[in-house]
Order: sequence, then C-alpha cells, then structure tokens
Amino acid sequence: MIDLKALREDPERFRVGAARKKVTVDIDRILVLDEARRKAVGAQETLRAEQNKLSKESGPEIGKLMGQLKKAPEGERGAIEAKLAELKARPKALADQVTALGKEIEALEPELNGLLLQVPLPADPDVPVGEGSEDNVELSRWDPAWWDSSKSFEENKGFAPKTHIELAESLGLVNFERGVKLAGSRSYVLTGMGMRLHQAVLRYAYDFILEKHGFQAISVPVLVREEAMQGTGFFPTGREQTYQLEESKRGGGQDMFLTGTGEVGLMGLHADEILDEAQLPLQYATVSTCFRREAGAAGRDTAGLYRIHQFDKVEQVVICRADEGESRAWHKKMIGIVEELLRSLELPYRLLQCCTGDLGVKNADMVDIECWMPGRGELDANERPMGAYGETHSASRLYDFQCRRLNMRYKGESTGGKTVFCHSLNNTVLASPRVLIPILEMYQEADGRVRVPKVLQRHLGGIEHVG
RNA sequence: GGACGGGUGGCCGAGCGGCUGAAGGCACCGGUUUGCUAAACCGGCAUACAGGGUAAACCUGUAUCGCGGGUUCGAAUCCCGCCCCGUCCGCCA
Repeated sequence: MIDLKALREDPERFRVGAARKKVTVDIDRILVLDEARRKAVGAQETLRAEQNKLSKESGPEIGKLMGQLKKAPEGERGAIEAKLAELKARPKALADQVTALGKEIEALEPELNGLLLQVPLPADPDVPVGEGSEDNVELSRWDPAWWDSSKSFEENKGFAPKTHIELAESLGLVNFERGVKLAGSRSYVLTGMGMRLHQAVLRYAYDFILEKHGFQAISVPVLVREEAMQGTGFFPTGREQTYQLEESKRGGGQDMFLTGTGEVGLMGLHADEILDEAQLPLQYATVSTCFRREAGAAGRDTAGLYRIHQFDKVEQVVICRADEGESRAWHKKMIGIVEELLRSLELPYRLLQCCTGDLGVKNADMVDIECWMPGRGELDANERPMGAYGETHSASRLYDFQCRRLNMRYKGESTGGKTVFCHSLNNTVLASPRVLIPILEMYQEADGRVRVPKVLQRHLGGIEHVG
C-alpha cells in the first residue's frame, strides 16, 4: 500500500512509477475519488459536531421531561409531549443528513480502496528503466575454480551434458508420470536419492542461514486468510496465482489460501503490532512448502523441475527501521548470504539487477540470482540445449509498502515517540527442487553418475555419488 | 460434530443507555527524593483521518470498546446477523 497523502502531494511520481512498472492504474480517478470523499467526510464531520453539541445540551433536558411526563397529571401531558417532540426534532434532522452523507461516502470507498491497492510502489531512481526481463542488467558473475563460464559444458568437463530430466530418469530420482497421475501437470514425485538430495539441500541451507547468519528459526502456516495475502501485497494482483480453498462455500467461516512463499507467514506474524525499536531488526527464516498455480505460464517450462506447482523453500525476511540506508544495507547483506551459500555449493551464478518492468507491485528494488543450468536454453545443431542461467533466487526491498498494508509499526528513540511503519525485505535462501537442476546438471560425471556437493555429504550419510 | 464462555487502550481488566476515549493496575516516559540500585511520591502516556499552524510544538473537529446492521434525541452498554478466540465432550492423529 502506498501512502495516499504522498500520492496526493506528488501524483506524477506514482504515475511515472506505475508506467515504468508496466502497471495500469488510473491515478487521476483516485485523485477525483479522494477529493470527493474528503469533501463529503468534511461536511459530515461538521454536521456531526453540531449534532453532538445539540444532544449534549438537550439530552439531560429530555431525560428530565421524560421523568415529568410519567408523573404528570392528564392535563399537562400534552404540553410536555409537545416540548419533547420539539427537542428531539432538531438532532433527528441532523442525524438524517449525516446518514445521507454516509451513504455517499460508502459509494465512493470501495472503488477508491480497490484502486489504491493496485498502485505499485515506484521503483527507486537507480533501478534501470526497462520493459521486462530482457532489460535486466547483469551485475556480476561467479564461477567455481573448476568451471569457466565463457566455455561450453563439454569444453569444461570433456563430455556432453545430460539435462536434469534425463539424469533424474536414469538415476531414478524423480517420477514425473506418477506425479502427473496424482496431481496433474507440473507435478512430480521425488524418489530415493532425489528425495534425499532435496531434503539435504534444504536442511543445509536452513542450517546455513540460522547458524552462520543468526536468523531466527520459525515455522509458518502455509494455509492463510485473505488478510495475510493482501497484507503482504500478493493480493489483489497475484490472486490468480494462488490456490484458494473455498471454505465459505461449504458453510465455513472464510476462504483460505495456500501461500506461494514463506514470506507471507513470516511477514504476517507481526501484522497489526507496534514493535519496540529495540527489537529491530527482526531476522526470520523459515522453510515451507510453496504453492503456485502458474496461471498465465501455460506452455512455458512444462517439463522437468523448473516450473512446478509445489515446492519447498527456505526464505529469509528482514524487518527493520524506516531508513533507506539500513534497508539498502540489508539488501546487500541478504544477497551476500545467498552468494556465500552458492559458492559453498560451487554453483556458477550471476547477479541481475531487475529493471522497472520486471519488478512486482510491492518492491522498490529487486536483484535476482540465476544459476547456470546446462540443460536449459537454446538448442544447438544437434538439438541439444546449450545451457542458460535460470532464476533461483530473488531479493526484494519494499520500504514500508508491505508494512503499511500489514499495519506493522514500531516506536522508539529514533522516532521521537511516534509510531512509524517498518521497512521490510525478503530473499530466497534456497528453493528446491529447482536448485536440484543446477546441482544435478553441474555435478554430473562422464559415467552418468552425479557427484554429491561436498557440503551436502554430511547430510547424506557421507555418500559421495548418486548412481 | 455437540455444549458452553468470551472479544474493551502497548498488556491485564472494570464498565452494561447520556457525566466514558473509556475506572483501576502493569509497562513505558519525565520529575522529586536518593551514596548507587530498588522503593515511594508527583505528572505524562491510544490510534486514524480532516482543518488550522512553519512539513515542528501545538490547537480544533470527527471516528474508533471484534465486524456489519438496527432501536434511540443519544449506544462500549439494548436487539439482530456475521467473524474470530477459548473451554469441555465426541471424533481423528
């Protein structure tokens, strides 16, 4: 949620911000509705002030007259009743006007609020302007000692690579057919060492963020109420991306939603709370199952473990003071944690500065990390993929956009006793099974086996090879 | 699924038609006292929106006692609907 006051004062900033993010939202309509609403509210408040004053004056008198009426002899009742009616008439008339204005306001608000929820947070000025992912800017690359990203897989390792799908099949790591039988397209079943690798890499990443970086371990519900989805900024825009359980249709209280990321639970934890500045920054990490409908992605990445409806993810979230410098410093730090993790796994990766067109509504800045996946990308003359970077991580800075919606504030020395909305950030630590793609493909050997990354071996009982 | 009980400020908790934005306590902030700490005492202490004021201090108004509606001149208080939380029993893990 953006600040309506800020929009009122500088609508152009939000017009440009939305345009650069390729989001269509009628800012002028918001201004018109806001103006009309404020006018009506102002008029209503004036009337109410008058009404309150009147009822304070005439109220006790009415009470007194009512008492007299009970005891009064027949003859005097008419006079008292007339006086009562007169006393009651004026405030009543005002109340009717207030009600009328209330109806007017009610008519305006749904549209205004609906529009307001759609206004994206403008990207920071240093975020490159662009249309979409093709305009993202590469910031840096990293390769392990045994890999040279300027050369092909075959030049690096001396044999042609198999894709993770082929490896999964030959080594019995995934059963796609049965996944589809059970749950439809984009479903899979990890089997044997596939499941063990999945568990091992998640556990490794989770221990990594907790033990090496002091994040707090926490579990989250993955089935949440609508407020949590709206509060974290996934609704209304991402509504069609989420699975909805229509409990209300079965006579239950509310519909529930399956979360697409642990971020929803972690950020929702402190919704409607006022935190003590001394508690900040909050550094939370969770591992949770994520569900995504992948609506609108029909036909893209249909095979393999890349784009699937259900996966598991270690997610990190930071809630800090409302300070741009602090927010930027945390962003760097969170990205650094992932770099350290990927280096320990010896996976080649690159950092991408996302351009305005590739940002979501809620972030001011986003850096993606992509791992090299030899089985992805364009096909060569032999119809074999030439490899490509594929997104495995995404680090966002949201300023107070999310906390405003969640009504998550803090108070302390630096705020001068005022309550201020917190800033929030989030980043993937590791998502699996997607990360198994670069692991399987990069660690495959000429004999068809897959070496187990060193750091994962202790999570797999010391096993050095799969297959 | 059945039977109850309950949702009030940062927290606990009273109030059950006007004098209540709301007693009292805790926490917090300022002060007095004090060798230090503690205690004691005094004072302060909700949020949002709108208007005024220098985008500060502050002032004014309105709203807010789970949410929505109703009764009433007037509702935290009465009525109706909904949501949520809790307890006990049953069922399942």
